[in-house]
Amino acid sequence: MDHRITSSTKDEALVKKRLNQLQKGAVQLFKQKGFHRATTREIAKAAGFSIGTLYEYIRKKEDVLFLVCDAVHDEVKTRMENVIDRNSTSEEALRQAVFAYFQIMDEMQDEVLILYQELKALPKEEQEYVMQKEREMVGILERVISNSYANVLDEKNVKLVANNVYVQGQMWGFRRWLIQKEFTLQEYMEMQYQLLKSQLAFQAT
Amino acid sequence: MDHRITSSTKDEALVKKRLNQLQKGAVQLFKQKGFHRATTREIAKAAGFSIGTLYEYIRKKEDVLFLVCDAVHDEVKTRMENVIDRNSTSEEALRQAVFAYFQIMDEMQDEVLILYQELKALPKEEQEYVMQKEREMVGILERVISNSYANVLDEKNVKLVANNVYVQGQMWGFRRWLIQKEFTLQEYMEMQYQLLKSQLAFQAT
Amino acid sequence: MDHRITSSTKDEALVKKRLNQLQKGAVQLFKQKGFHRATTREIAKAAGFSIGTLYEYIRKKEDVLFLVCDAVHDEVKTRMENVIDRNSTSEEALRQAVFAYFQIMDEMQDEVLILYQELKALPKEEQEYVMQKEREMVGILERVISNSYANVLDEKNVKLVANNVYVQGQMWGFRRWLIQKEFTLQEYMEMQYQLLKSQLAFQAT
Amino acid sequence: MDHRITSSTKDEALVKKRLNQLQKGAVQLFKQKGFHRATTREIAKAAGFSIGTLYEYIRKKEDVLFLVCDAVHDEVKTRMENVIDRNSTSEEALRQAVFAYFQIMDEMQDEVLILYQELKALPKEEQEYVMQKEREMVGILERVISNSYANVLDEKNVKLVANNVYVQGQMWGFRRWLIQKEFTLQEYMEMQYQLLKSQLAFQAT
DNA sequence: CATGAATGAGCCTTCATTCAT
DNA sequence: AATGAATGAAGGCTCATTCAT
Repeated sequence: MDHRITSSTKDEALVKKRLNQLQKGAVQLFKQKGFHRATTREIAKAAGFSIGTLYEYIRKKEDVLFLVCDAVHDEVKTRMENVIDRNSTSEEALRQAVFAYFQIMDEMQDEVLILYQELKALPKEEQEYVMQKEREMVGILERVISNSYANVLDEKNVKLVANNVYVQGQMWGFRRWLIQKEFTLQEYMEMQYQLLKSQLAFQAT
Repeated sequence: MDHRITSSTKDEALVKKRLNQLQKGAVQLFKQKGFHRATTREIAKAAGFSIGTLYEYIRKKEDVLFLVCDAVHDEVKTRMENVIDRNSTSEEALRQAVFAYFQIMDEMQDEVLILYQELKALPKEEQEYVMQKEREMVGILERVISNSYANVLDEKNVKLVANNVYVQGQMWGFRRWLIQKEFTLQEYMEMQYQLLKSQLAFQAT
Repeated sequence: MDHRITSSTKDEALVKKRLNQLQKGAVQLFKQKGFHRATTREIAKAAGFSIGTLYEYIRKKEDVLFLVCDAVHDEVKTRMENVIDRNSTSEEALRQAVFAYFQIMDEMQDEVLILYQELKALPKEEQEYVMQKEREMVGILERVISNSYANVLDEKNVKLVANNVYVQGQMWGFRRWLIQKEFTLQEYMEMQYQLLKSQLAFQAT
Repeated sequence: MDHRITSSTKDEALVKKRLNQLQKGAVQLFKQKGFHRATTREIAKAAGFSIGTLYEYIRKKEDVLFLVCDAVHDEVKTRMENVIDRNSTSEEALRQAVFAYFQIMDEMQDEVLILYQELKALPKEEQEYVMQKEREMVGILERVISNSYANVLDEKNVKLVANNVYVQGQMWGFRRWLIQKEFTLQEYMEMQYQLLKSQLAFQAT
């Protein structure tokens, strides 16, 4: 699943299976207690095997966090790519992408929360790696926006707007205690999209 | 400084002074290591006194975090209120407020980072308290926006826009590894403000 | 050994063995320093394992004390029951029981001392449990006395006499600094028994 | 109050007053929490002055315990001596003394409990001192018994009986959870006295 | 004399990690 | 490959004692 985690095991298929169990279990656990409060014993249990076995597949507790972060990003990215029509330049394509993104962020609230709050618990190098994944995600949004409004916005503005949208998606889950008390998901998506359009429309004038 | 932290000591002035030392030291420390990795002994040292003395002024390690969160909010709020002209309804007032806010967020990047990442380490009740402070902060922005564009935006849109601006301010520091590589603060402020205006302008049409 | 102490470990045999080591070591240690002055590290060492291992078998330091109290009572009780002839109603049976009891108290002086002095260090619930065991012990003596002199003493007197004997046995160890300087064990046993008999004899007249 | 506790203070009257406050407060406190669980701060507070002042009159926490033990013994002794008619040799005198002793033990249950349970917390030397006081107390009982039944019991028997009575008195409070559930004080006194008399009477035959 | 703020040694407990089976 | 018992470093917190005011 990732070269960064070296296990002594060789059987590729098994390793994959175990790491998958691990990541699945860990996400559930981290949702409840966060990374710091979860013990390695609990992680092993959540994954369905023993401490001893856990350490056959990871070297440090942090590796589990990395695994989770990585998996979350991968899932978000995969889902986004399935939805986006790269060739379309229509406004409708933008709408679709943005709504899809918000939808995904809604469904993966807890996972995103983990990612946000525990990132700094990773070693520098792995933080870099995760950040890179974030950049890619923003990049996807940039492309969509740019495809739809290429002639309206300069590159820098696209970057900023994409970043704003990206953050707005995350905040839906991250600041749920505030936002989700004021808006339904439908409202939030719709209104943010209208604001987005108004930005683009205005610049076009 | 806050009634939640009961110290056994009585001398109000001294308590204030010590809690201030503590908060100042803790912010510096948490910037480097985060709350979890910082030991109580390190916190005490950073504050300039011994463990024993530390526990004369707090009851649990978490109290230090709370102290920091509280102080950060207070400072942001105070600064904002000094800058905002509550009576003015001009567009210029909005610009001033937004720029001031971004400026403050820039100066207090590290503090805000701590606040964001460690909030969930607080006990539920104190999380509530901190969230309430966030709501107040957003409320300030709401008022400014609403004052300037009362007739343009409905209440709900004001809420959303205010929240967006608030988050954008925090993200300047929180996602610095991305944003600050693409924009200078001036650019960021200016561009975000232009986007904001375009939203408002468009709605007005 | 006791359901009250839940260890995370599963292997029953090992748990039994470890708890036994623990109890044995703890008694030796508590004899020297008492419960309060003994550190958990010292307890672990005395038991022959590390701190970490200690806490695989107990949850709180108090648990060790409880373990010891429980074991002491169990041993005293078992020994007594092995000696007592439940069917005999002869005076000889009483003599045998009383002497056996004093003998046991002599051999287990230190353990009894611990039990006496540290009982109140236990949480209320466990104090209750230990007290119940004491009641049972006194109950055994009651039965022996009552068997031998049923027609002589009313129930209440039996209770009182049994309690007196019980306490006299404990005091042999507990007040050794006084009693053992004045009497040999043989003397003490013999004389106390004579006094006991005289009480019973007199009531019978 | 006692030469063992050296205070830097000179004013004899004040010292006496302070030590008295201290002892009075400490007894109340120890009754509730025991010696170990009581902090020096709490002791100072209970005595009505500050920590700093506390340490003007004692050198170690243990000194407070010693003070208390000493005071308890003194009070018991004084009370006993007020009651006992040293010259009387009648049986009535014995009855009076024993009843008085039980009565005192009833009234001073908590104090005696402290004394019993915390003795071993004292340094060896002071333990000795307290034990000496116990010996004196037993001595008083010996004398009373011996006065009444001099010609009946040999010296050793008197010692034993006196010790038994002494212990029975303490146990009224110490094992209250058992004894006081079965007997009223009146019953206990009366019955123990009857048993005592039966011992003496029997020996006399 | 009295005060109480400051100190830091030391305690209990947790938990990531290892390793023999 | 899997297990889980064992380990001990490290952390949070308490509290007896001191000392400057």
